[in-house]
Parts: sequence; structure tokens; C-alpha cells
Amino acid sequence: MNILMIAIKQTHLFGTIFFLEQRNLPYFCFYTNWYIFVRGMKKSERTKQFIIAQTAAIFNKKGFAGTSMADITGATGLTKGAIYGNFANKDAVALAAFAFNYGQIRKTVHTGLQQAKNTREKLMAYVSFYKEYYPTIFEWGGCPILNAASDSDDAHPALFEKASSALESWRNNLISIIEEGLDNGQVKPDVEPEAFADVFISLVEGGILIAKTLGTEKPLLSNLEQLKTQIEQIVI
Amino acid sequence: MNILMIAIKQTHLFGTIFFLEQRNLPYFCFYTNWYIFVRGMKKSERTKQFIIAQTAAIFNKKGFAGTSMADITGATGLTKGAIYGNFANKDAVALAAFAFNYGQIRKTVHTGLQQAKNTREKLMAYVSFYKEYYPTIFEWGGCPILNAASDSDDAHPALFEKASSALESWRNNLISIIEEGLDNGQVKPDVEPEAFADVFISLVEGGILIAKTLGTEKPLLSNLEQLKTQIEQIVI
DNA sequence: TCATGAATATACCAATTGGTATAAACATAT
DNA sequence: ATATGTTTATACCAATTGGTATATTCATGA
Repeated sequence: MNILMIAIKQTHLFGTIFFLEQRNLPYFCFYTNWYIFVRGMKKSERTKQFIIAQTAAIFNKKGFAGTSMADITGATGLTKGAIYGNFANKDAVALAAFAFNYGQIRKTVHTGLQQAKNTREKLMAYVSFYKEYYPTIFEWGGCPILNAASDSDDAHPALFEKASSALESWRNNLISIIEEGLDNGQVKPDVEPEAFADVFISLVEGGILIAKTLGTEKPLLSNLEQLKTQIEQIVI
Repeated sequence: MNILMIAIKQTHLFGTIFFLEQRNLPYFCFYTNWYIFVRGMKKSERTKQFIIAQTAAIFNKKGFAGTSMADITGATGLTKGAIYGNFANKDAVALAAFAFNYGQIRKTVHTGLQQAKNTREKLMAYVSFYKEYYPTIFEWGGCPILNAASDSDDAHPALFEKASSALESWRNNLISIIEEGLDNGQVKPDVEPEAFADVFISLVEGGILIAKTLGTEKPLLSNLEQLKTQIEQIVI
């Protein structure tokens, strides 16, 4: 099985729930099978989620071509029959894994954004997210968007398309925040939303890349400080 | 052979020289064999260079795991016997290909740097390089450092080490330029060399990533303009 | 021109690749 | 408790993987 647990909980419904080290997802052991603890879910759907959760980091680290079906069966403890019973092919697993990786980040950022009241706080919410979660991102193999984009640009059009839309939606979100700020008078009128969004994304992605490649967190942290300064410079 | 030519030259020494479309490297056809036009080179060394030149872009685009021996023989028109006669294994070809890709960029940047007289011109030389050569870099599959780093971080330690040193040497070069400027009074005294170098690299790499992923050059060009502004802000 | 070492092609290898047909095991509603 | 559809394991497939031994071809100095 090869699963590392960090917590065990008792429930009256399903007995013991094992929390996995990675991502803190609730799994439980029922008879001899592992499930993700979501009631009302079909078994196949739970197995699907299990496969995705167990392989998401592998795809993020090794890339599509570098991840084999043997990696997938090894990480899940399932056989090829189970994998192909739930996914059409390796392609489908990879796409689902990317969606999972991206979704985890998106969800957490979104939560942080909802508490933000103005432009400054919204932009700062991103910075705070990366300040808090960069160790997890590093463990997970780096930014899924960067990885998927540079992994698939030539070889895997479907995955590249997913990565491209993910990046676009992040960029559009930043642009919207700044445009809204321009309308509300919370952002200095000479700021160009697109250019700022590109600098914003570059400082984050570049910081992750340099930090991961040189094996030190400092470049990312210093980039995030720079980003804070730049945010303060454009808001009123 | 699958080689696209853009120019043909006559020489009295070796007959016809065919300039390849990619990288403008001089190859020539002698009898039935192709060579890189470097006199005094052993045949094996020329074949080695030929293999490297023909596969460099493929490795940059497809990554190590995504590039097969069949890709290599297909791109060169040589058989596996020839490849393994000149390289120990696929690993060795990949490492040489990365060194080639990185070397091409390094060489061109270095040429631009030699004409620069002060800190501003030195930093601007980098910007000019990317402004001039970004179409070539895109055709070539993006920045080799970013590609190699994100491709090999988990799967291929030897290649990752190469990518890591390449990034480090780029970063150190930027830091040296700024430190020199601080000593000469050409840079404002409150500038932190490392932090500036990280922002510098991030704007370039991030710009390439966004541009390539979204399929438009604008983000890179706008980042380079931002970089120019930031350079002007730190020099005296 | 020819002998000799260097370079390349050919034919092969075991292992692994992604994928499938089918049989077994399973969960669950009745 | 059992019947039934769902899910998973087993056993297999052709194709491809990286790599090698050996035969052939080639380049070149004498």
C-alpha cells in the first residue's frame, strides 16, 4: 500500500479513518479496501479519487512521459485492471491528476481571497498563500502549471491545453482584481493590469523555479517581499 | 536525413557547405557523409557534434524521458550503432545536448556583454538579447535551463545538476555585475544584488513561460520593458 | 593502393511500455 | 442469503524501450 499516515480518527459510521500525510485527505479502510471518505459516492468514483490522489504528485514530479503505468499501480497498490476500469487510459489519469493538483491550489487561494476586502488585501492574499504553502508546493514537486506547461508543450496537446487555461484563468483573475481596483479608485490610474499580472505571475513562478533549482527557499521569499513592495506601490 | 537548408556556399576546400536552418551551423556534405565544418576535428568528434546539434532541440522540447533513441536516430539519420559508438548512453547525449543548448545562449549573451561599458549597459545587454532572440528561443522549445530543471528535478540527477549550475552561474553573473556597480558608484547603495538578480531572472523566465503557454509574445515583451524600468531605477 | 584502425550498420536482446480480454472477487439491494 | 451488476485481478498482447555483439564499411597514413 505504501501509505504514510499522520492521524487516525474514530467515527461511528465507518470505523477508523486514516489521514494521509500528503494533502490531508481522509481515507478509510473498510474490509480490506481503501476509500476516500465521501458518503454517497459510488465505489468506482472513490477509487477514481484514490488513484488521482495517489498519483497526482508523481505526475507533477516525473511528468507525463516519465510516469509509467507501473508507477501508477505501484503508488496505489491496485492492478492495471482497476486503473483501466476507472480510466480510459494513462492520458485520462494524467489529466485528472493535473486537475487535482491545480484544484488544490485554486481552492486554497480562493478561500484566502474571500476574506480580502480591497485590492491590496486581494493581491496580498496570493502572497500570503505562497508564504504559507511553499513547503507543501516544493514537496509536491513545484507548481503544477509550470510543470505541466513545460512538460507537455510539445508532446501532449490535451494536457498543455489544461495548463494553458489554468494559467490564463489565474492571469485573468489578477487582471480583474486590478481593473476592479482601478474602477474603485483603489489602484493608481496609470497601472496597466495585464503588465502587472505578468510581473506578478513571473515573480511567483520564477521564485519557485529558482528556489527549487538552487535548493534554497531564499529566492522565493525575497521575490515575495518584492511583490509586496510592488503591490504597495500601485495601490492607493 | 531530414535536414532543412537555408543557404548553400561554395568553398575551394571542401566543396559545398550547407547551412542548416536551425542555429545556422555550418555542415557540409563530403562523399556521402555529413560533417560539421571544423577542420582538424576527428570524424568521431564531428559526428558527435552533429548528433548533439540534431537532437538538442528535441531534448529541449520533449525532455529526457520523452526523447527516445528512435527520436535520436530519426533526427540524425544515423543508426544506433553510430550513436552508441560516440556516446556511452542516452544519458550522455542528453547531457551534451543540454550543454549545447545552454552554450549557444551563453555565448551570444557573452558577446553582447563584452561591448557593455557600465552597469546599465551590462544589464541592458541581457534585455536586448532576449528582445532579439526570443523567437529563436521559442522555436527551440523555450529556455533550456527552465526546461531541464523542471524536467529532471526528480528523475535525472545528473541533468538537474547541470541545469542547477547553469542557473547559478547566470545568477552569480548578475550579482557580480551589480556588486561591481555598487563598488563603482554606478548602482544605488541600497540595492540588494541577490534580490535584484532573482527578480531579473524571474521576469525573464516567467515572461518566456507565460508567453509560450498562452501563445503570445506580449507577456515576455512587457516583462522586458518592466525590467528596463527596474534597471533604470537602480542605476545612478 | 592497400593495410589497418576507426566508425557505422545490422541484427539481436531482455525488459518494459501502454493496453485488453476475461475470469474472479466484490458490494449491495432485495 | 443470494442474485446481480460492479469492480478488480490475472494473464496475456504487440510494440517499443534502451542497449549490445558483431559484421561491415569507411577514412586515412604509409
